[in-house]
Amino acid sequence: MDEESLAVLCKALAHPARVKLLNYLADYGTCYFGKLTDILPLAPSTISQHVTVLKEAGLILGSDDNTRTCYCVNAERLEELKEMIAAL
Amino acid sequence: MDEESLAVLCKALAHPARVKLLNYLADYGTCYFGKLTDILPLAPSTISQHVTVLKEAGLILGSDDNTRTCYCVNAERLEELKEMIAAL
DNA sequence: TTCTTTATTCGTCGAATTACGAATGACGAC
DNA sequence: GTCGTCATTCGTAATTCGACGAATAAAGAA
Repeated sequence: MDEESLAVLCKALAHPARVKLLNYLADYGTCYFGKLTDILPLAPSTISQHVTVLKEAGLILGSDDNTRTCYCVNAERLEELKEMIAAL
Repeated sequence: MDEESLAVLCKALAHPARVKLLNYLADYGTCYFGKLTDILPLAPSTISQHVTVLKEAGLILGSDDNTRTCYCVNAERLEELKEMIAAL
């Protein structure tokens, strides 16, 4: 068990806004950044920061679909988290 | 799904030292604070802080066994975490 | 009593987090 | 071309985190 990598993943989910973002993406599959700004009462720049945290942890993936950015859950990475937590 | 409570639990595990502490307690059942200071290269006061974070999140329980303090995992709370993560 | 051990709390410091608005860049619409 | 939209980055302020040593409290040993 690697404490460091579990800590990194947990840290990414250590804020309710990021839990909500991941949860939303898990439910709806994919969506544009603009949609994410609708589901949280935060400034776009703040949401962008939270999205970056999730991206850097590998929990979500972003693809530049022309002018808009399309985000989705990284299922494999999420599975890693689930397995590590289940193994506690 | 309550984003706030999952975020609180994840925040408690958002540091490798705390993951290690929880992991150790999960493996060994119970132990005194002094033993915890052996498994981490940190000052006792720092470890006490991390233990307090885990305690406040409800993930571990501490009972004052005479002069020494005995810690153990709060299995129900840990189960809550596992279920919330599995539901993502 | 005095000393030692055990665990915690306090004070402090630098680093990181979280929030925002402003500025920026990139693409379409007009 | 100019304007508006979309997403991000930058700069900044307030707060929190993480680490340590010092001080503290409580119990037992010398």
